[in-house]
Amino acid sequence: MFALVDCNNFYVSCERVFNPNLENKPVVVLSNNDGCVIARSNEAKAIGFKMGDPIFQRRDLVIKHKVLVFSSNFALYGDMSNRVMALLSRYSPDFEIYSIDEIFLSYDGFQDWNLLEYGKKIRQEVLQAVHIPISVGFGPTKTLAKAANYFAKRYPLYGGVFAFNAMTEVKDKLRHIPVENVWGIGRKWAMQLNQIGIMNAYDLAQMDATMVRKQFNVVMAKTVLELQGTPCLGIEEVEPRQNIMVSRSFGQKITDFHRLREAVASFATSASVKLRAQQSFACGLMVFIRTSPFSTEPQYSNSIVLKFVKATANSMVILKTAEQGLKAIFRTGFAYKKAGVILLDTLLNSIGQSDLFIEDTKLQNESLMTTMDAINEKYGKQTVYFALCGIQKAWSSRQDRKTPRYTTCWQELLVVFAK
DNA sequence: TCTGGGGTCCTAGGACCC
DNA sequence: TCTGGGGTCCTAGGACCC
Repeated sequence: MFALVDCNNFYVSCERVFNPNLENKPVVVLSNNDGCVIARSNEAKAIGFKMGDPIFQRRDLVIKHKVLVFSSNFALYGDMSNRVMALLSRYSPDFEIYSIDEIFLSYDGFQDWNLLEYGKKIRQEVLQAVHIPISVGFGPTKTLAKAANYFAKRYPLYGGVFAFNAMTEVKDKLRHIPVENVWGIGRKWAMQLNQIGIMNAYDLAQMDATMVRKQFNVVMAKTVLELQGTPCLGIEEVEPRQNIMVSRSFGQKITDFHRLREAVASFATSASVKLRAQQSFACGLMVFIRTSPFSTEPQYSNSIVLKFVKATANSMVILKTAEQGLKAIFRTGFAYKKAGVILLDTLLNSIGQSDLFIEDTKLQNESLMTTMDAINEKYGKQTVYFALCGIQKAWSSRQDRKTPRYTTCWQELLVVFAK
């Protein structure tokens, strides 16, 4: 058996932990640059807010229903996620943290347990310790655990926990899950499936996996088998990232090369910090820049891939290479809205192969990098940085409605006044 | 005026080998 | 008029996830 535990409306729930006034009210959290809706309370869902709605298009709804709108506060959400995961991972030796708000737990041989009681206990403990509401779904495969969670989350009568104990119970229930809500079936596949009469999870489960393999692909074939109760996916180890991307939309458009360079340098620096945090080296990087695709102004978008002479985790090499890439693709006369840096093909530092004829730069500046990382870790992200990153940050994203970093910053602790 | 930021995997097709 | 059969590796693009 697998359990899928997932946090309800996670970002909204995090905001509610520190501001109980938000309970029972419509609340939404926005993407970076205060652009789109990326989390909604149940009340906001009921009013009609959709995932990914540009908020400026829903201003009428916001005013009419007094919706509470927040910028995203990833320092807070990340820390709250760590707390939830630390608790949940104690419930099984075999777990997989699948996303910021989801974890799979494996329960070999637990079919005969009273899973509902067990799930409720998990729920109660997380609620009490971290104040985050969760939903728990049990099933004999990961895909069915996901499907069980679909019911746990949507129907209050289940009390946040739903279990597929035996395959006999599964069939009937699957009819109630539209095929596009099956884990692994997105919009494009759903449209194609609908056209051949496959409307819900039950229909999909009736298909022949070999046929699906031929007609679609191996991923969907696995989904079909999993819905039929044959496990194809197991608990997976968390691997280091193969690619590390840092990109942002800008608060205002940038036309000036030097400002764009500051943005790209900042992204390259952040990516380097992440790279070292997972103890890897990158073989190359990609830089991209683009104007706003929604603008009527002249459009331009371009990217370039550059390989390092030798795999590196040295910020200075990465910064210089990113700058070189930017110079190659930058064109004057455009109003840039977004840029990004992707570190490519990372290797664990134990692996990288030496080159007889090239000086080993892999560890060059290692102590400088380690020291910078340590200072920024201890005193805050921008305590020391490269001058190339600039000090004005003309490119900064908009974040007009951000709550304090309650749990990760001493200056932003919640203050409680006693009467 | 204002439209996110991260990731992964699979497949088809081209270049190349003998 | 007629032009093989078998492989590998790499990359871009498209699908998916949160």
